[in-house]
Amino acid sequence: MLRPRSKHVTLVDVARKAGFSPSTVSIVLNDAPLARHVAARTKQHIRETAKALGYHPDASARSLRSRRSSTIGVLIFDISDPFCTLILRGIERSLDSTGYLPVIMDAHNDHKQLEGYLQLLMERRVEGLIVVANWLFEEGGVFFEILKDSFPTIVVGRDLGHDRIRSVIVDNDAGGYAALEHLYNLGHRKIAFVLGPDKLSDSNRRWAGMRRFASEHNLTLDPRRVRRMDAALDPTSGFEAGLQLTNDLLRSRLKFTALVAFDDLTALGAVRAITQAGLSVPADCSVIGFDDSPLAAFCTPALTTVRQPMEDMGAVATAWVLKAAQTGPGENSLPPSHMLAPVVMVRDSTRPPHS
Amino acid sequence: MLRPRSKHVTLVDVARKAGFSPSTVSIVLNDAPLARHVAARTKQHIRETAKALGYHPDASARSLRSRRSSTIGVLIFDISDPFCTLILRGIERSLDSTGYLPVIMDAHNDHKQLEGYLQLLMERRVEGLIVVANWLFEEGGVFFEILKDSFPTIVVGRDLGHDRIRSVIVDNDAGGYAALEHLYNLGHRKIAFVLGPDKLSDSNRRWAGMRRFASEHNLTLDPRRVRRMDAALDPTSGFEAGLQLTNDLLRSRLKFTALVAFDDLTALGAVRAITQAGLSVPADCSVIGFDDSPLAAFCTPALTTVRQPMEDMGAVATAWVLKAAQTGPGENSLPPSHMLAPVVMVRDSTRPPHS
DNA sequence: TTGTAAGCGTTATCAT
DNA sequence: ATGATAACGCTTACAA
Repeated sequence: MLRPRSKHVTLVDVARKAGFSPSTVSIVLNDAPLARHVAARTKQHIRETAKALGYHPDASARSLRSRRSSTIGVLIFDISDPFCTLILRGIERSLDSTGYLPVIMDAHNDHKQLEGYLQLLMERRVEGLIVVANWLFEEGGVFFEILKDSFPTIVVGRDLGHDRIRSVIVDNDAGGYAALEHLYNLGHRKIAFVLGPDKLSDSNRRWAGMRRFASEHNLTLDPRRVRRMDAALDPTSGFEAGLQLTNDLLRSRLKFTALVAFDDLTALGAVRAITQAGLSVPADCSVIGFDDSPLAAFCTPALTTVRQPMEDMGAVATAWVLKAAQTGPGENSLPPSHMLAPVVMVRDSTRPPHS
Repeated sequence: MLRPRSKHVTLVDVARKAGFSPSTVSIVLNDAPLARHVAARTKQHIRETAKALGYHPDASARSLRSRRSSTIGVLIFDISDPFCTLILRGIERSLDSTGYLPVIMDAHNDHKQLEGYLQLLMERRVEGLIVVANWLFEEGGVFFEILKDSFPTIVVGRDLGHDRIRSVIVDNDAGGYAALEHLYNLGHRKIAFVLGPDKLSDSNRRWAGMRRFASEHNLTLDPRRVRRMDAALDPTSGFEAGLQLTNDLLRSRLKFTALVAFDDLTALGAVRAITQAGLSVPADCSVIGFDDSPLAAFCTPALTTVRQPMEDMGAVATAWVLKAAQTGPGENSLPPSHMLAPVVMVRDSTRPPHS
């Protein structure tokens, strides 16, 4: 019943076997500053016996005594969402060489349990917090509690439109601009839009970027060709919405030669609708998505999309948190959101309209 | 520089404030057996002051003293692989109510660093280990070391074809059988195959299942319509392989009305090849995949595929590890692999051949 | 019904 | 160049 930790070799065991004191062993095994004054032979010997005995330091004990957990909490909103997952990979990669370990907590898109997860992270004494949010994440008040302790926290992936929370996001405005520019340059003029939910600032910024492009190029964006999806809590609702709203657009009998979707899943819904209507992508209608999720490259036709540099976003967030964790709480000078540039990935779902 | 843990409220703080001893506080806050003999008022009072002070127990200290980390190590081979990710979700869900926390370690498809990650997990004193392997995972010798300590370990996702390692997998043979059966029942007789790498026992078992079906139904499997992909280390190589090998098949001018792919990514490669050849799926050629990865449902045409119950697999693995962790090391009676039944998800990429 | 004290495996501050 | 010793925050016999 009692699964004794005593199965494990401890530092004291090593010390006894090697014939030195625990302190010396600790110092040697950690390459602590004081290790410079330890005889080379001793070091050698200690290292060998440690390995021979199969010694592995106990993380809890170490963390307890040293008052540093060497961990960064990562609160992720849906581990089965490739968007979150790619950011996560960026985080892991940047953490890899630092000696810090990510402690990953998956909220399963459940906003209610948020506080609970946050608590678990705090109990683990993580030294910083990265929140990886997808578009389903609605802002909660919980983070303010943390912020008031000036705990190093950063949100990555979602534009919360909140100036007290540091975040790393893609430049949504530029992305919207670029998407429309791509279609415009191909020669499209009658363009339909399936936008994200009303309150979603990501969606609004993208739309703003598109309107900016339009007004700069005297392109009229006919409101009758614009659809907006409802706020949703289901991860796959984007597909359904894309499908339905595109059907709606199609039924309206208003001609369009291209469609801009809120994101890739929405775009795939649109492709489905167009195809089911007996039309073809891109021959009859071009479609462009947003994100460059892994889906985009592998479907046929491969989806043209505006890429969010998710790994980079993860890396930037990590760099900031690490710095903040090491600098101390004083230094939290609340800079504005960090925005990374999107890139249009031109693939097979867009082409010039046939005359 | 020294980010003192002393920011945190400790149990002693609570005890002082409440006017009780640390032990009483501990007992109350943990609802330990002895708490039954503590005056209700006292409990109430202690709980309140704890909350008022914002007390959160230190996980390290607790784990150190109690000799139980209440964590299960999860070694995952590629966090950006939806296959791994869905299994992971199953694990998380089953762990959720148990008080155990998963400690997730991503190996990034890098077999060399495996040992290092394993060590980190051990240093954290995880009480059990779940290895989530995708098909890129090649068996290493490392696990035997762990096994000889009879540490509760289980592999989920990949059939390692090794009888000393417990594993939870889909019934690949049954899956292969079902895939072919589906096509056969639709009326297909000239069927092409893009199999997985030679050494991969997952692939071999599926193929065995297909041959079993064929021989039971007097269906000849023409070897000229069979292609086999090379072993690969790149996560997306399945797509490329599917694309190339299907092109090859197409060039051979041997007629086939349906194609069985090793997995979904391979299938999508096949769809791409067929489409690029000016043919259409499923009108000219049906395609069936394996896995039911998230891609399958959202591409157009939606992919018919043999579903692996990945969440269930995660759940089964978790249940076993938990039991083993609590039972103690004696009980590891090396049962055979646990196999879950696959399900054919019929969607739009398969239909009867046109006469 | 509650308090005392020991110790989990480390690291850090002194001594020597 | 190395060793004693005291914490870190918590749980748990055992005492009272």
